[in-house]
This record gives sequence, C-alpha cells and structure tokens, in this order.
Amino acid sequence: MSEFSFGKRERLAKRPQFELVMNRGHKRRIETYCTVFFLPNGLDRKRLGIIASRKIGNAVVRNRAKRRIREVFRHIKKHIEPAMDIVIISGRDLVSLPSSVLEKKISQSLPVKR
RNA sequence: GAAGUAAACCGGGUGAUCGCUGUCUCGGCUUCAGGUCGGGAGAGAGGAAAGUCCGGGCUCCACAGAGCAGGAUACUCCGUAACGCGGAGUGGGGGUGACCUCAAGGAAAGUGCAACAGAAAAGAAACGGCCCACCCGGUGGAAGUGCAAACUUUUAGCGGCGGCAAUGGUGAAAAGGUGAGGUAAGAGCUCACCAGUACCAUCGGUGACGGUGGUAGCUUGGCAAACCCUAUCCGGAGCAAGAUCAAAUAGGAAAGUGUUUGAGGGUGGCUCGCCCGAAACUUUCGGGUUGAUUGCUUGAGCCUGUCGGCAACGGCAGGCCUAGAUUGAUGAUCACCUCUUCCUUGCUGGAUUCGUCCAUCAGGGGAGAACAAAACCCGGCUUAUGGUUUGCUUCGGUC
Repeated sequence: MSEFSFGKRERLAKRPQFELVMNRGHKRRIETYCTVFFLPNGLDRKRLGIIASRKIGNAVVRNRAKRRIREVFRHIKKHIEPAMDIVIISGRDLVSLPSSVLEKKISQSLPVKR
C-alpha cells in the first residue's frame, strides 16, 4: 500500500465504533470548521470516520466535505500517531476553506508521531 | 435591431501527479471453499440522479375472489405494459399576432350555499309602484224623474276585491334583447329581426362536433375545486420486498385459551370466502441477535438505418454492453484552453462644458462558471437551474 492511500481497512464503518471514540476520546474544536475526536485503539493502524450531517447542506455539500477531510487525512497521516481511531465532524464553513489551511489546522490538533 | 413566442440541443474540455469503488486478469502467501498482499487492463452519476406526486415491472401475502366502505379519473379518437402521461383534434376563454390556456359528465334525482348591497338570491312571492276594464262601496260634477226626501243614467277621481311583473340608485348574477302591435295597466300576449335551448331531417367526420334547413315551447338562473348522482378504474404491502448461509438465545418462568362441537394464524379497513392448522397458541417477565451472500443490474435497454403513421409511436434489419456504493465510491492540486464580468494600458472613430465620456479591437491582471449527486429497475409529471441554436409573430429602420 502506498503512503498516500486510504482503503477500507482504515475506515470506521459501524455506529458503535463512532460512539466509542466520541464518548471516550479527546475532543478538539477547530473554530467553526470542524470538531476532532481521537482515541488509541491498540491496533497496528489508524482509522478515520467522518460525520457530515444534513445541517451543513445538501448531498453535494456533504459529499464534498467528506472528500476534503479524507484528502487531508491521506496527506498528513504519516506524521501522526499510529494506532489511533479518529472521528471528524464537519462544520458548516469547512467547504469554503482552502485545503492548505485546512490541512494545517487539522494536523496541529492531532498528536504527532513519536 | 427590439420585444415576444415555440421547439431542439449541450450541461465545460485536454494533460500531469496522488487517491476512491466495482469488473476482468497476472503473480506471491495461505487454503476445503475462499481470503489477503502487490501489479496490469478497462469502466465509473443526472437532465433533472431531486420532490416521492402518479403508473407499471418484480417479490411476498391464497390461485387475487364477492359485497360494503374508501380512493382516483371525467370532451373525442389514437398511442402505450400502464397511467391521473403523451400525440392529434373538438368546444369555451385570452392575445394585434406567433401562440397560450381550461378539474371541458350531470343543476327538470335529491339536499344545500350565495358576504355586502338590494324590494327580492329561487317553483318568483311579499313590499314599494302601476292599473281599476269587469264586480262592490264612498265622494264631486252633469242630465232625467219627483213638491221634497230620494232614485236612475252618465262622467271624473278614490278605495276594496282583484289584475300586472315592464319598473324599484343594487349586485358577480334579477326569469332573453330591440322595435311594432296590443291593453284598464301590462306581459313572447302576438309579430319581425337577433341571441339562446331542445328536437327532427340532411351533408361532412371513426368520433367529440361542425355546416345547412325546419319545428317547438317562446326560455326552465349560478355554484357540483358543496354534499351528491352517473360512468370507468383500483386487493394489500414493499428490495429494510423476498431467498440462502452462519452465529446466538435456546425450547426459560407465570397466567389465560384450546384439542375435531376445531383455539389460533395467514392479511392494512369491515363482512364473507379461501388457505394453513388432527396441537399448540396468546400475553407478561427475563435473555440474545440484529452479520455475510443473494436479490443487483440485459433492460417495456441504447445507437444507426429503413418502412408505416400528420404525430405520439410501432414494425423490421444491423450494431453495442453502458455505475452498482452500503458512514455510502467520480475528488484534490497544478498548467493550458473556452465563456462571463471587473480593473488597467494602448490604437482607431465619435461626442465634449477640454476635466473627460462612449464604442470597437489588441495586450496584462483578478474574480467567477449554475441547479444539484444513483441506492431494485423502468415510463411520466412537477419543481430547481447555466447557456447555445433554429423556426415563427409583432413593431421599428435601411435598400
């Protein structure tokens, strides 16, 4: 697997997994753009889940938000702590933000690889 | 050129890098199937994918059956798997016109409704008003008879009985309109013309209907997007349908009903019917699941040609395979091109209050590129939205 890929093994898929991270994990808000939760999972890889509710817009906007977060995660994932479950809740203003700025803001809020 | 009207088409393109989801394929590891890792090839949202408003396919409920209830539709013919959809027409209404538009059956089956205004809103009666010819009663005048009281006749006007529905500032709507005759006054009461209704004949049309001629009573209001009546159609639920596999709880406790005289279930309105059911079922308490595969994309499919048809559409021949996700796959970055708009520089032309302003062309820079994303699949409708082209109409200008 190449260093920028993002396959199914690296995703959170089920509702209980989401709830575990959001209840037990650390929470960081990045202004009005998004909210980040993270929790060590004891596995050999990190996993990402994205929530984009109907509040932020219609289906097109929600898809766009998910893709942008996924894109950022692909770029920054080699820098951050492995063995971590991460949940990102997209906010309303995230879509209008340039990706370089978004990438910087998210990577600052996550623990760096030791 | 401007304004309008109808229809058709497109839904940014190319390249590079990284990445996502299926399919096919090659190789490694493991293996009962298969899984996993890496590489390659090729595919990957829409005209509305949307709203979920109609209609169907498909699946299950019995083979989809009867009655009631309920719902939908409502000019004609055609198209279609079907429709509440489409096409072509007919008839109203609107527009100078191209064209647009119409929930377009029944109001002498019944029940109902009509604010305000108005005398009155529905078997035209009451009220105001008009008339008083006929019948009756007063009053005034005239004439006659009589000494007189009075009586008779006639006339004018009033009232009663009665006649009339033309008139009554309204109103969306007031019982055909105009003219003439007629009458006490009037009235389709009668007549002429016009409008409308019904029926008959005839011609054209598959038909809705239209043309022409005649007859009738002369005319019977509006609303059925009020109930209703008539005709036609509709069984219910939906891919979380349904099927298979695996795992888990396991045949737990209590109460009730019942074993052929049949409990209970299948079923989303009710009744019947039908099917399952020769034994279990229901309720409460307690416990446990809520995974994987399939359904799942070859279909009323798309394209091209040809034939039939005004058209919707259909027949035939050839070719093509074109998304199948499930926290839900199409994106990000960069470059160039296309379009729109703003700023700026310059040339040319025009105007000028000499400050500048307007138009065309060329260069540079910035910003923007709509509406909106499949979720079983089709046919429609509705709504949202950026453009391009073409036909036609009206008005204006030039030759």
